[in-house]
Amino acid sequence: MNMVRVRFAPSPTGYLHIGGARTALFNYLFAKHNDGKFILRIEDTDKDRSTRESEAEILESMKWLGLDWDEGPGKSADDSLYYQTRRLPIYHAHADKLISENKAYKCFCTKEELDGERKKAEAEKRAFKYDGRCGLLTKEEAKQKEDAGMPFVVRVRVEQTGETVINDIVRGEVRVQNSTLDDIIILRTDKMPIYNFVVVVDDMEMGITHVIRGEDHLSNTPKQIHIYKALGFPMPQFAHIPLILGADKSKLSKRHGETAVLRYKENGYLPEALVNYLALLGWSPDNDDTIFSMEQLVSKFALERVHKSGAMFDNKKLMFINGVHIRGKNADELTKLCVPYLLKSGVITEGDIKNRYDFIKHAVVLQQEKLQVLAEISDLSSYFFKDDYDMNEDAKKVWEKNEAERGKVLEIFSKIITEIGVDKAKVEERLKADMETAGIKPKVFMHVIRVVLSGTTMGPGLFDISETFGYDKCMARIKKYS
RNA sequence: GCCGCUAUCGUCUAACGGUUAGGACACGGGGUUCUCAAUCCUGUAAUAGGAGUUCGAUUCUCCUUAGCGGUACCA
Repeated sequence: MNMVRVRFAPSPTGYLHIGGARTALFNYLFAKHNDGKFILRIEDTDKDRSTRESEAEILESMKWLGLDWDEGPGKSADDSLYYQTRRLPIYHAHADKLISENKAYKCFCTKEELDGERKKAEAEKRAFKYDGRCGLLTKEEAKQKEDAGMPFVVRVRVEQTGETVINDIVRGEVRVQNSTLDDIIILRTDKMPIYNFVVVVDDMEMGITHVIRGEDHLSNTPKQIHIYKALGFPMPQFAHIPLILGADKSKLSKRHGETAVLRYKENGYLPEALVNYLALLGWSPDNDDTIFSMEQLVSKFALERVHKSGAMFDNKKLMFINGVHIRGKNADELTKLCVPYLLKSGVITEGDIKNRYDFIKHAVVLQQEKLQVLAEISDLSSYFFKDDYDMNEDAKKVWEKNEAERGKVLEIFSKIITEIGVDKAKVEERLKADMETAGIKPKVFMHVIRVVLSGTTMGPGLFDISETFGYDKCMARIKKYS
């Protein structure tokens, strides 16, 4: 088989969203699985909506996800090869060729005219289709109109008999009657080429072997096949992957909540977790595994195992998978990941990173098994860093409920750590023994000490907390309630 | 409206035409435990409806229904 070459071709009209990321991921996995190339191309022919900011965000998102491209912006001596607005002469040359071969023609119908006809057809409940009238113009008539300065678009003639068959790797054969298609516009009046045209020209010129994209492009495909044929290009393989859906089962979009990849980064999701989850939306492995690294996905991925129906985005499952990946981090990795969140929420300062790194690391690790998203670290561990907090409601209840014993509990606890320090095994052993002697039950003294040290009723093991705090911090907090 | 796609637990999904229809998330119960979490065990829960082909349909065919996508001089 020839070298596999696939591409992801976003238009820089907004941030990279979850659906686009999933399409990019499937392309990436397919390329890497087959030792092929993954190409990034910027489809910026919509010059009204395309922006550099969007483009930068898309590239940043892809890098963050680990979807690095082999060819594309920043990967060759000449980036302009990968921006469609810088490839205009190429499209114009192909369009001219089609016109000279009479496979395409200039159409002088105005947008207003056509819109009117479309509205009328709609009102009469008919399907609107351009009748191809300008294609019937003689050369002289067309020249006359052009010389008169009439603006025109260029359309490719579409055979009106027979059918077009798409051989789709995930959907099998999809058949469309040619009579439902009208002549395809490939150049606007301002000479900018249209998506259906550039995509074909670029995919051919870039040697794309497999076109993997969302199902929303399936109905464009017959048009593109006609353009391939008119141009005399070899056809790539198509694979239309199912859409990602929102809670109402329509295509995932902004109104369903966060869809920007970078927002997931900000909210504390790990790129490997997002990749893992996204891979499972529409694709499934040949066994029951659910947790995968990128490397494992690359080795297992196959288009043949891509599902046909749309998949609803389930944040709960993403959170679960994120939690699994967080638990897989070592102490330093996790600390490095959490620090930005602690900083942002003001729980720690830049100075703390230098002066108290080990303390931060201990605090973070104690929350590791509980973290679903990194952003939760601040709320969970703020009492490790802030001394001026109040007991929360549940903690107050514990405090009040144990009014009779609490004084004694704190007295014994402070006596012990004063005598033997805060080593967790030693403190636990000694505390349990002394409390038994004093006739105080574990549930009571544990809970009391916990609320005094942390101000809350939940958290890591009590002796982990006291050991991490150290003697001074423990005593300071006990004093506050004595 | 027209064209196309799709249809298995609430969700993501598995199942050469023969399975007690499997797994995961979520949810419920229990074990462990100083709390929460993690972890282990465990429970509830699905083949849209109707014909046909077949000894036998989740699986193949057709119809219906529903949902989605497209229907731009957007991509």
